[in-house]
Amino acid sequence: MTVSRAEQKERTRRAIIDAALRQLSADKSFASLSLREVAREANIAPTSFYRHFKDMEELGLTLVDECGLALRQIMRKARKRIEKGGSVIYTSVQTFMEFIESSPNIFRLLFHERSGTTHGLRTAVAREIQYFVVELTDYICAIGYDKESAFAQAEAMVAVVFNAGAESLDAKPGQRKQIARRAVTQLRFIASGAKQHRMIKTKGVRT
Amino acid sequence: MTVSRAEQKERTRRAIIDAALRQLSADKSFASLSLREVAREANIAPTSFYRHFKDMEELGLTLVDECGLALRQIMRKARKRIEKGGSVIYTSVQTFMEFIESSPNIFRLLFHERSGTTHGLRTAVAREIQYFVVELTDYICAIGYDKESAFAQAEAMVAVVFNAGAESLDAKPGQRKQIARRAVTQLRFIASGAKQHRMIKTKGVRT
DNA sequence: AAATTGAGCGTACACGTGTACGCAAAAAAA
DNA sequence: TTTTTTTGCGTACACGTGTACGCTCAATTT
Repeated sequence: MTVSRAEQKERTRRAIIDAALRQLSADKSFASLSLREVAREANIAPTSFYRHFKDMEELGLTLVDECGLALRQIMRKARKRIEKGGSVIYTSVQTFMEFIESSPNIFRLLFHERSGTTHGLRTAVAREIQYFVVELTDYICAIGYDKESAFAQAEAMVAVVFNAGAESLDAKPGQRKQIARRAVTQLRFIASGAKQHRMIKTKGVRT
Repeated sequence: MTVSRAEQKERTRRAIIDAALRQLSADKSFASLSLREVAREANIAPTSFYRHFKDMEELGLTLVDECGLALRQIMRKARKRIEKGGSVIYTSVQTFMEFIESSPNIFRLLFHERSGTTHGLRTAVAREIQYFVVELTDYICAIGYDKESAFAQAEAMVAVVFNAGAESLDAKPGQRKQIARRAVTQLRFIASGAKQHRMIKTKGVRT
């Protein structure tokens, strides 16, 4: 029953990360998390924390990375669902909302630290969201939009979806369906608005 | 040089509020503000704080009220500008962006506490934003949309504008114009998308 | 087998926090 | 004038915080 050093170290590191994630909630943001609290939850001495992270910010960056990864995986899942047939917009919103319902704290972390108090975290979150936007931009470009309006479209869509997600967090479960439906409507607005603008630009009506 | 009690009390109250607002910045959210810090800045003893507010949350609610008020005043200003001629969308975005540039901390407070850690503040902010959305909804209804799609439209627009505002906060001054322009584009997408949906519903093409 | 490395712990410290309590002094009420 | 009310202050306390420092002890290297 001997474990290698590297393995043990990785375990503890994970314990810290998981402890932090476990403590996040509607009433406890990452910013209001203390090193000692995290260490306690992870069953290590406060000072042992330093063996793994320089300070809380470094842990925060790690968390944002993980959460961003989770988000990207979700979108991959959405894409697979779409390939199997189904409205792009509806399926995407649906998948996203499921994600938020199943792990609200991950979304909370990203959403809250986006306007957070430490510059490092803020830009890290911004980067994660940019991945999102860029991916969507590429997709829209592939459908035949110029880059600029594709980006505008993608950004607006992400803003709307995130907004719906945030609403969903504090909403009673009964309202969630309605929020999702509204988000779909809003995305359709954006999509057909953009389409119309493209039509105007190319000075022809095309399907 | 005698001041009435009520007057003096009001002065101190304002001193506290202003002190709190003064301390808000990119690196200091309301949540990371301590009672003692605020009291220090307001030149009163920590314990005197309690003569005016039950606790920090009550101060927070007051701040949110004030900031919401400021926001609504801005929109009134925008409406006046519009009456004097000018694109609704462009003028609104422009006014909003000016507001953010001139008092970023007020916007930051609303934006950050929207996803904040205390339920009271969160709902207070949500209410302020709802005012915004509802006003816009009414306006859109008056142009001839049904309530539901008007609301969806308004909400999406506010989401997009707030998103642009948030971007603007961390952007270099040179990028701000571009962000504003993009926001205008995005709002136009939403507007013409919604219009098109209405046209489909009424089964006729109308201007 | 001996030496080195490194994760983890316990102690200790200085510091900032919220707030309970009682007192001063001046305005307001009697 | 006397009494009451109320703003504000100072002291005091218990508590949670980040982190410096030195130790142990087992995995790893020599």
